[in-house]
Amino acid sequence: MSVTIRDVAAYADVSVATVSRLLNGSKAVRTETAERIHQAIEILGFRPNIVGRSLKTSRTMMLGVVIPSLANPVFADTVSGIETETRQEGYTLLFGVSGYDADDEIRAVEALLRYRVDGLVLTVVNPERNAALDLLDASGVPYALVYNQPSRPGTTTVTVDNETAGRMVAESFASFGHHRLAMISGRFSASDRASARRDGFLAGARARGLADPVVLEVDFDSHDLEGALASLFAPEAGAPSAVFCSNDMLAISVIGGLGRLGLRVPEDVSVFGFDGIAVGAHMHPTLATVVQPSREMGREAARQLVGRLNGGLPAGPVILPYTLRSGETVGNACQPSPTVSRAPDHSVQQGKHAP
Amino acid sequence: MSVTIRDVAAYADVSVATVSRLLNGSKAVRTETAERIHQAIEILGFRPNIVGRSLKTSRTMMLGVVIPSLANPVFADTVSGIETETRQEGYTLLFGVSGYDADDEIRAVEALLRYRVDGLVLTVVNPERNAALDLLDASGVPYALVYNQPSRPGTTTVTVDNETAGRMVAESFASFGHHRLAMISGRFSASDRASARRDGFLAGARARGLADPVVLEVDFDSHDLEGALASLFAPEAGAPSAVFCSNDMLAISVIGGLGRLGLRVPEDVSVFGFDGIAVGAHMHPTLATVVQPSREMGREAARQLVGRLNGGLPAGPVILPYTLRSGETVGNACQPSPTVSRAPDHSVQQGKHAP
DNA sequence: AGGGCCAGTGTAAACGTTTACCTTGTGAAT
DNA sequence: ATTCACAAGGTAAACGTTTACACTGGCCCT
Repeated sequence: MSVTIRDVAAYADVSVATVSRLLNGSKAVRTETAERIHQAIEILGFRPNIVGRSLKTSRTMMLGVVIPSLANPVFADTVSGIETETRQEGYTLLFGVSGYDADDEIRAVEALLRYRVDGLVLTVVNPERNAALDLLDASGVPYALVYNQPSRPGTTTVTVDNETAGRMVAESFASFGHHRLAMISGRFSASDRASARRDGFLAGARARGLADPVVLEVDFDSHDLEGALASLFAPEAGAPSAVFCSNDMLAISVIGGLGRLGLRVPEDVSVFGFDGIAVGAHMHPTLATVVQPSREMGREAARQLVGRLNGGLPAGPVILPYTLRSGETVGNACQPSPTVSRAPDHSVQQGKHAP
Repeated sequence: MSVTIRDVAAYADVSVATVSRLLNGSKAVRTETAERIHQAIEILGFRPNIVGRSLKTSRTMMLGVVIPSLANPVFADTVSGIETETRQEGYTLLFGVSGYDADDEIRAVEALLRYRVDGLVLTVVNPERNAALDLLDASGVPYALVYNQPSRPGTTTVTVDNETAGRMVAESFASFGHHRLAMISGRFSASDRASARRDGFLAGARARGLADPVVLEVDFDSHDLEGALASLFAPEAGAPSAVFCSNDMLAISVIGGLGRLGLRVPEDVSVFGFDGIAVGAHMHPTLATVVQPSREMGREAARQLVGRLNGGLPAGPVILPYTLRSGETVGNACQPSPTVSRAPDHSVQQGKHAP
């Protein structure tokens, strides 16, 4: 149907091998011949068929990407980072969405493997005891994880120290005088990192001698949280004054829900998010959050993966630094004065690097 | 290297044709034989190679997606819509990013064509006189546009009536008593829809007898707009009291910039956005905006494309309804009273359908 | 003069599928 | 008993590349 390398060869009066060699620069071609071939390509409008090439070379120059959702900008940023990093290496991204679901994860990975992607970068619900990753390990196709907790030996994982970050959030709340903490999180079964953040948060609260925070699990895509919030804030006596949300999108929903419940942020309730999505800094009140370098995490994961594809050895976990960004959603506890309390300077606090 | 259909055939003691036929259900296979083949597949861990299949069938079951950027949630939503719609048809998405740049657009499209995608859905800078689309037309690969203005005859385009929407924004500003309007937009050369919105906005202002709004172009990825804003709001006499931003991300940046300039929204300046991204409704003040059904637009474009791939004829433009969402960023003009002015009910106003 | 080397090119066999075309066996219809 | 139709399966030729191997001249060495 369309014009093939054979047509080009015939038109330029050379063999297909010569055309192929010119195209790939795999062997020298006389400049005069090259000229003729280039003309033929131009005139005939030849477009190399990567499918044919892939079949022969068993390299597709496609990289698989599997993320839980595009609705969360944090993943969009990551994909964007992966894209810019791999594009210049000549790769194109093939896309899978898992919807925070282990079965869909398997389905997506299996599909990408059938397409014979050269490698993939993904975020899974939980890397330990994960069927999709077992599939990948068995296939021998290299991959890199982003955001997940390092738990598989020999697996490249790019992430931040979620647990310590969670602890810092508790510290921050405590330093603002909060005693009754709570955490609202997406399902732990669907997010190992949320679990780690909770562990750190609880440990941090305990270290400060505070009562164990109430922990509330919600669905990742839930937008109306008023029911859950109402129950959490019902017992006026024991209602928390500070809430840690496992990610920024959730925090934004929570702030909205609190507003509809008549609770003001930060006067009545302080809120901390996680991720550092761009809009958090632009909303009012600005969102206090743990900033992950999402785009850079994507880039780094891509870099690691490409490194392995070029024969490099699998690196261990890569822990990138996070940052605490102070915001107007966190205020002092127990001071129902109408004046907005000014937060002590707490910005740009460096996270830990890998040990 | 990996196990092929030939291995399966040998193990099950049948010909490769039979295995292939079973896999594709293209012809009947005795149940007993099918059983044996399935066992062989299971035991050997056979995973069909889509590359081989594609080469033979000249269908890759991949769809190309080209968008300007992932940083804008509106495109992330659209991709998400495309994904859910096409996934169930058995397609997987191959990804290209153009960065609002015509040359990169060509590069992305050319790359996807080499991969022999079965079709593509894209948003281009401007569909008229667009080299990337010329490439596509010449290739004969079907495609659908999203967000772009319908301008190419015979090209499926899914969009909203941007011009009328722009007019409605002007109307809305006028009804709040604003006389001096302005528009801040991404480069018109990089967005035909921004141009359409401006045209409508100007026409609307004129229809209300207002002075022509000042129009300010900025880069799409610009985050610090203070310079531009400072100049726009410098002449205290002629400073606008209402600003229409060509998209929500820009509106959010503008609100932030205004704040740093000491201008309050909506007390000093009213702001209208465009797109209806989710966070707009969650921020404070809530963002007044024109809501496009982004996800649905992606789905619809995908639906149209799949329809054509199944032999359907190219449909004309599909104009989906938009909605005006009122928000706290719009207030009454010229009333520097400290009390927040309550907006008249202006919500959920239906846009026009296709003629 | 003979050999060796190298640049430049051609030939043809893969890569993993699908599918047009054949072959066989079986049962029903004549 | 012959024919016919049909279900089930096999054979082998594509699809568009890459690349191992072979070949030809020309040049440089001795």
